[in-house]
Amino acid sequence: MRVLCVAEKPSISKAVADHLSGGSKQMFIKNYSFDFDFGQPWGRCNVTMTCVTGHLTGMVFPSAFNNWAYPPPESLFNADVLTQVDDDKKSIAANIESQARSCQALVIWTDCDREGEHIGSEIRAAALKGNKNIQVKRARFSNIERAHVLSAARHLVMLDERQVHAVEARIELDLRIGFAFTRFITNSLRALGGPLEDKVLSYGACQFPTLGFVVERYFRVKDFVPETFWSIKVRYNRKGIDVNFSWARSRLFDRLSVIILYERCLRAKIAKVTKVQERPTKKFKPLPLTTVELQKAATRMLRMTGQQAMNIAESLYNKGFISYPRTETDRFDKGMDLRALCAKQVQDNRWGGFAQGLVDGRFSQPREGRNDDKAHPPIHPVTYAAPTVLSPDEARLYEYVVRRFLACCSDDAKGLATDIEIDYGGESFSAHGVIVLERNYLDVFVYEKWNSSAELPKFVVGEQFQPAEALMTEGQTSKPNYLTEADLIALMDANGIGTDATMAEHIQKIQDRQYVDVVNLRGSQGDGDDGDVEEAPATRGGRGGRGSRGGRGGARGRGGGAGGGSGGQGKMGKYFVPTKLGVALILGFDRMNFETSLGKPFLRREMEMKMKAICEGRTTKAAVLQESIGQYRRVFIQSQEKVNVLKTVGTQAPSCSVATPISSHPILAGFLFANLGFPFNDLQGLSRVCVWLRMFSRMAQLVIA
DNA sequence: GCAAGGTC
Repeated sequence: MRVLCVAEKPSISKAVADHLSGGSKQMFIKNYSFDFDFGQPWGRCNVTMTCVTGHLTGMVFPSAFNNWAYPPPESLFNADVLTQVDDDKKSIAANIESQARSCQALVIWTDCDREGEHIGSEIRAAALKGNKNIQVKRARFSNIERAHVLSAARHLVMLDERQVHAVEARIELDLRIGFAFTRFITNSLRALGGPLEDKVLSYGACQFPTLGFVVERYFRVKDFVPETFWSIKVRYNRKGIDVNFSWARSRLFDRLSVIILYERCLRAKIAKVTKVQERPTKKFKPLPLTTVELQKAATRMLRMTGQQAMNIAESLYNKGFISYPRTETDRFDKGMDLRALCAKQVQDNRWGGFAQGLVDGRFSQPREGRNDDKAHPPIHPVTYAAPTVLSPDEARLYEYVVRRFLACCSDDAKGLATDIEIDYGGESFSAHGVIVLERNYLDVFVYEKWNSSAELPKFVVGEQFQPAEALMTEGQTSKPNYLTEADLIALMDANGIGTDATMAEHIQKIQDRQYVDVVNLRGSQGDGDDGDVEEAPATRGGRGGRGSRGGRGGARGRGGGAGGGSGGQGKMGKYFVPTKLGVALILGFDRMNFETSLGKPFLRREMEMKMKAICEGRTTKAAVLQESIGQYRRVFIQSQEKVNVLKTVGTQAPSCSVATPISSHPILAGFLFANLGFPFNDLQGLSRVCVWLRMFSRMAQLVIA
């Protein structure tokens, strides 16, 4: 019997062939050939192992729909669609087709995720073209350890049609919606004339929500109103050591209340120690590295963009230095020999000594995160790369991957935390101190800091003392920062916008389209810690509630420096700021569609839910397509009607009320012409501006205000 | 000239 095996990418094809063939394979251009015993019922077979490179096919509209104006864009919602092999994949499909002719069975070895299942169906279609009687099976595997691969080969399963259907639905919806709205907004803009005439304004289910995040933050910064708050600080000096106690209430936004409480403290004169506690504390080592975390780290510590980081990681992967860089998995498979991977790093003169320590017995099993994409392990170094064989950027990224990996295989950092609480005039104050006892992973993971705070003098519960001073301080909440790329990636990740492989592309896209600019600014606060869970954060001690980060989900904007609150000492960095065009697009769509807001991440989540429902058999592809296409078509028609009505008004009455309000608002007119570049003194142009003006009326309000 | 998803 002859069997054809097809993997999703060359690396998997090679790895599986390595294991199944026991090392004695003959290699052709892309097809490995060997014998393997699959067990019942096939027994020993002659195997050809090959691969595709991702999806084989793409979905397109018939060429009759190539014109952007006719048939009109809305016809794309129910136009025929064709699935065809991409031009650059023709030879790969032909290879599978011809191999299938001489095989009785096909085994699909694509990644075990939804897209992988769909790629499997594409492979099946190609094979059936060559041999319509070929048996089709799928190998279920989640890593390429030898035993696991052998077991997968002997326990073949069927393709999961539901997952295939779910992806087919996604592809079709993305195509119809993306093309229809892109043509619609581009055509509408073109009708206005002006310098944006030859530009494409694209709509995509991922790029728009990404833009939406940037715009939303922009308004949070812009609309921010600082609030004044007051706090109380207590200082005491014992044996030459200054101890600063911070208020348990942190701060209040009512001055009179604080004055009253402050006066009570002053009247009390004497403070009493209510609690003295020393306890062990830890700073947790990092989780195994995912793509999202790699990109966040690269943008934060290595001054790269997510896109650059991915390109560099791709190149390190192709040279065999690191594992597959597109993964959502943050837990290592139990069977992996991680010690052996540590041993490969011993020869380095920067972290070799640390690696040696791990090999010699300090190795500790990595923490396990909650994510497993069932397709790839966390990103880790697979072999040693001397700096001389890498470009400078490759070397920096490789160093991060290695240090992160060694940190994962090390022990948590350990310390001793001291908490002292006092009662002063009925108010509670506390001082915290940390002494780092064992640095462990921190010795190799130079990207994180954990330092001992100033040592606290000894206190005893019940003792009383008179504070050196008690101060009432005043401060102001400070603006949130604009989004950094790391923030944006985190938001996309949390909202399911894009995938590990595509997030950086969407971010690039909204820059290419000139929806956003990346500008160098000084943030109002420094970057926060790595955002990991940790007991007794070291950053708490003694700094009197300096600024909470404006970032994480739904941020309060409650940052700000207590006492003084200059807020100008954040570090320089790149921030995402929407262009006028980007703001106009998001506000325009928000205003036009009451039922469904295209700029919000909600729609993408909904699509994700629907795909899940298809996978679980709760609904079907046909039902999802019908429902979603209908929903988007309604939004489309609504938007179009609005634009059309306004257009008509504009052209029928070019010289009356339409133009006057604009010229009576010189600031507004100047703004529009300067920023969107509409012809200034052309009445016809002005009336056309009105179309957009009304559409983006909220933007107008902002300008007038 | 348009999307998002694989991967090179």
